[in-house]
Amino acid sequence: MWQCQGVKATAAPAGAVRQGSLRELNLALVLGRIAAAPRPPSRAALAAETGLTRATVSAVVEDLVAGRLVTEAEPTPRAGAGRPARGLVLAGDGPAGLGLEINVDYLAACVVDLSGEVRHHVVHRADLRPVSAADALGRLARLAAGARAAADEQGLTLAGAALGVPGLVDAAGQVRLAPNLGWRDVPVPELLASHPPLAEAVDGVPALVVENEANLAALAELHAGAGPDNFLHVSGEVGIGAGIVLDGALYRGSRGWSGEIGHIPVRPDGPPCRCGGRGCLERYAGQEAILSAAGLAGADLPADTAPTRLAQLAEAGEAAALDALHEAGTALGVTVASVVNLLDLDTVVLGGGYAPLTPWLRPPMLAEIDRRVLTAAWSPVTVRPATLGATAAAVGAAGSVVRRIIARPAGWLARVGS
Amino acid sequence: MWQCQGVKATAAPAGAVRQGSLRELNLALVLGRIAAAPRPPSRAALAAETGLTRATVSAVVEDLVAGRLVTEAEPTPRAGAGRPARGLVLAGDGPAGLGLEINVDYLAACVVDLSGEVRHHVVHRADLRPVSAADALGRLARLAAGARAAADEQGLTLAGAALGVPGLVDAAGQVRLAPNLGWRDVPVPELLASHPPLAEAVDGVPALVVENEANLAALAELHAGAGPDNFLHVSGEVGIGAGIVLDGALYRGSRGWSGEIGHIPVRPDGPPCRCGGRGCLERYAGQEAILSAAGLAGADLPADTAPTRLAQLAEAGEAAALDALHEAGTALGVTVASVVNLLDLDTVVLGGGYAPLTPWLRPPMLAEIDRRVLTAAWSPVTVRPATLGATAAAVGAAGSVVRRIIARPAGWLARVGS
DNA sequence: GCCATTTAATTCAACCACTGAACAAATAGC
DNA sequence: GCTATTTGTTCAGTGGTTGAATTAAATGGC
Repeated sequence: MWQCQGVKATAAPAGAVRQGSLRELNLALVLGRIAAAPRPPSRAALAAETGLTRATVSAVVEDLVAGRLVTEAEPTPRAGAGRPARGLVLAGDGPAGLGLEINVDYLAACVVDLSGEVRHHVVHRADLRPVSAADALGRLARLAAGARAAADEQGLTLAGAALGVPGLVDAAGQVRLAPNLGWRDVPVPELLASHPPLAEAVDGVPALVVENEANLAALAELHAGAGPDNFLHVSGEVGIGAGIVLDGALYRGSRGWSGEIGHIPVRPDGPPCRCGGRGCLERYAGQEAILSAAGLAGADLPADTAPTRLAQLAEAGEAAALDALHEAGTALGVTVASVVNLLDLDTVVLGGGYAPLTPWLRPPMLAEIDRRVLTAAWSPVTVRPATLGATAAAVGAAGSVVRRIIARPAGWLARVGS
Repeated sequence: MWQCQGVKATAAPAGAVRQGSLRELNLALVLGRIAAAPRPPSRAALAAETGLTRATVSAVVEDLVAGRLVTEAEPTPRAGAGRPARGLVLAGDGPAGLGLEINVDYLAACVVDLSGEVRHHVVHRADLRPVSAADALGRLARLAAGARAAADEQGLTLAGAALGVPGLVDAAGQVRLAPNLGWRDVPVPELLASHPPLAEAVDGVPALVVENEANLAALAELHAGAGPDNFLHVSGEVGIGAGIVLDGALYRGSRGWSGEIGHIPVRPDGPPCRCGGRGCLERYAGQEAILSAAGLAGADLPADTAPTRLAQLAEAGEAAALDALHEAGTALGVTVASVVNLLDLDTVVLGGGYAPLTPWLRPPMLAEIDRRVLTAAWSPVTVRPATLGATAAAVGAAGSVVRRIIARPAGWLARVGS
């Protein structure tokens, strides 16, 4: 059965620490170091780094290799004397994550292996607003089946799946509200139950995790770059969403509904928003708002090409486009300044449709931030574009699956039976 | 030497997990359960609750008793048959925390024992704005010495100290900016070094932790009530600060400068603020703003009595006061709505000077929140007054010391030498 | 008043995982 | 070929948990 649960991987043992936990923790520790190392580390290097003895590291690595999480690289020739080290790398043929995404104008599926490499990636463009939720999910299931076949072909075992949707998801995986898709109370796990590309829930973790796409995009950014531990990832799609990464972990809020930055009031008495509030950020920096300010209101561009079109116009020095972007950047800056004052972040990442517009959005944003952030004098805030492309959420979704394995390898090892 | 470091107690083992870590983790687990239990639990109950065997729990408890962290309560007579359980309680004569606070118009010191009981509390009222930082800290040191004597007298051992200040504190414990005190770059640890009421840093944790007082007040609220895991604690003092508790832990930000809610813009083009921005919350809901709107601008009330005076006027139906509070509540509501949209919180606690004004601030706040928070329809946001009094920060400071011991008892046990 | 019943806590052999030291393996330099 | 050097494994030793048996201390039925 498909169920849902949060993405955040809690590495810390919550309950009793039995003897086996010791090995579980050290498996996670060693595997985490292997994953984080810039080049394949040797057992000896891992021992020195972690403080464990070489004997223990050897035993732990043996388990990891037996469970197909780690493989030995070719002996790297050493500089100087001594037996050559055998480098350890994440297995390219072990478990993999299936990442799915539903958005207003596309579906995406991808497979990411343990090392974070994208091994399969399909995007299916289609306007999903007129399509029923069941129909959309049916198409998604076909994409998922294709991804599963691709994974099989490459010797990968899918260990789980995560799905990103542009809306609010509750603890059961139900989409409570996805305004831009026109969804309300859509029981996604139930609707997908007839096309299950994966086995049942394993070990407390459901086979499918449904999550807000902004959160997953932020996760993708966290995993991709050797970036900072605390940042805000702002995705400009049709709506505006944000993923919040605090202390190196995605912050989801009590119910997973964090990051609804699009409805933060910029001007409390501003124009009414369809959310019921007034002067929300979306009214100033949402895609519709920017396009109509740039005089492209009726152009009826496909949503995915609108940002590139705007960038072209701005590049050409088109005054209306430049003004529109300046306005949007200012509104974003006011909002982001609030967030930075509140959370003491050092970095803001512009993702989704904002990424290609960064050169024009950044200056007005920084101006507002510098003026309004109390601590900006001591440490400047960086505003930079996302490193991943438009379907970052799908990659983040797949990444969340493999990251959970890296954070808690014992679960996987128990599953393969070792 | 007095040094500084963050307050957040990370219970999770970051590095290698050796054999001793096993015991360390179970010490923390068992002690944590004893601390959280509503009534003294027996060893058997702890075993059932934690999943450890009774043998292990007995061994762990023996260590805790030997280290004077836990004592046995009188055997509670059981209902029904069976040997009566021996209840375990946190020791009332073990380690304790020293909490200090410097604010605009008072100094405070308190001692809190392991169970969170306040065993000593002194408040010294004095306007500290005209006083030099060195002088103020000298007076504080005298209060601290008194607190230490009181602790000794009650058989308590001070295990550490924390100091709350109304400003930005850097990683070294230096106060970078405390606008309402008129402090800038004050090296607090250095200035207090000549009056050390405590031994040196133990075990990586400095003898004195300097922290923003809004953060400490939020911690006090977290420890006091069986409250929610995610909340915002807004302190209305001369400035407006906020402490953010996420997933049951204080969130401090990359540099400990989170919660600067007072300078979140309410109206981006509003009146200029001394921070350099415009239309900051402090201009609408800060103490000065409320007082002048209520027609009490020149009244020159002592800062601590201003809220009670306002409450009296509001109680009496004074129109100017009611209007002023309505305005302030609306501005607070707009800001808090932003925060809730961003962080998905379920509770907002009004502390400091706001606490007695809650009856008048809450209705306009809730009106704005309901209108602007996207998810308010599914789960209402609670706004309630803080349970602690005006000097919550001092209690929170002391509490942070004992909480760290509860989170990592092994450190204390090593210190007392078992 | 005595004994069966019930629950609490301790004792003890077994076991698991880590430690530390000794040892085997594999290379560079002389 | 020999030594120095570093990697990785083997193995006895140890700390800490487990699980079962045992002791402890109460209640309730007869």
